[in-house]
Amino acid sequence: MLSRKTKYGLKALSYLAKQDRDIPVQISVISAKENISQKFLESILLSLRKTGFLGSKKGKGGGYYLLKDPKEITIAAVYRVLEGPIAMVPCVSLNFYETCEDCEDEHQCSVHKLMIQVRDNTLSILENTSLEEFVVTV
Amino acid sequence: MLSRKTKYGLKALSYLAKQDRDIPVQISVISAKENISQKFLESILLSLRKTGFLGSKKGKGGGYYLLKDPKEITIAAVYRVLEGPIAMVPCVSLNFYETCEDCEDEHQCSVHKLMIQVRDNTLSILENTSLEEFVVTV
DNA sequence: CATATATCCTATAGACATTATAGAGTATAC
DNA sequence: GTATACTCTATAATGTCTATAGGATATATG
Repeated sequence: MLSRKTKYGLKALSYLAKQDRDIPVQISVISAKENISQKFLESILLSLRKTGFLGSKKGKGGGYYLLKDPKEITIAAVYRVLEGPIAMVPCVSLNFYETCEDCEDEHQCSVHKLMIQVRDNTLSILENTSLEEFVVTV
Repeated sequence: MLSRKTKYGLKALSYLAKQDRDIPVQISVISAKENISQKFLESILLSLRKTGFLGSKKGKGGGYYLLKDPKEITIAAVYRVLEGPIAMVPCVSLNFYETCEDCEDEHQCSVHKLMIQVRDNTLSILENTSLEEFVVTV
């Protein structure tokens, strides 16, 4: 399940991608347009800034703006920052790998094997969808 | 992320699929072989019994056994019982659908659209993998 | 310089789900 | 009738997610 944090983060990035990158957008505006608690969104945008997706400007006329071209931002990258591992089990994660306590040999594990398949499929979607493609509405 | 409950449940079913269906296997045996807390496994097997995957027998020589042919059991069905929705957002779930509070029109939502893709891909794996295929080790 | 604006940052409350255990009850084999 | 093994409900322990509070800091403007 996708956390609200990730969902809100994606929606905010999506909103920013539709705006002129030269004009900062205030948290309150995104919060109102996307129906997201302002304080919660504040912390989400902050972490997107710290991880290099967003720039910010303080004071009047301030706000947030995309640092990169939406073409250059993959949903996978955003997902990993806000949600964490894309894999469903840590023993199959590329970026957040951990061994399982219960498995003696993970290569003998059926769950492991299946979850590699799921990971690869999900990854192929998230890695190959840029923010630009993401924002295109039906 | 896959919960331990689901992971343990899949491993237990996998273990049972390798055994003779006529001979019940005790919780303690599966628990020991798969390194799972016995009491926790107890509750997992109980719910797999109540949902029609397993049969059980009490008393000496008792235990759990598969009710169906491993060919007839899909991982998707097990997943839905133990984990819940396969979809990453409720608004995209086939079996556990819920509307989002923050979306006015979910068909205009980028997250919705993307998560349908992810769901369909994951689904195609989980629906098309039977317990029989699942147990085959490398 | 003073003021309003808007982000920055840390801490924490509140709610909820997950994981695990306890312990008494029930059916069965021998 | 005794040991065995599942049944069932309750609950403890832990952790995570969501959200808010409140003061600090930087900037635009006149």
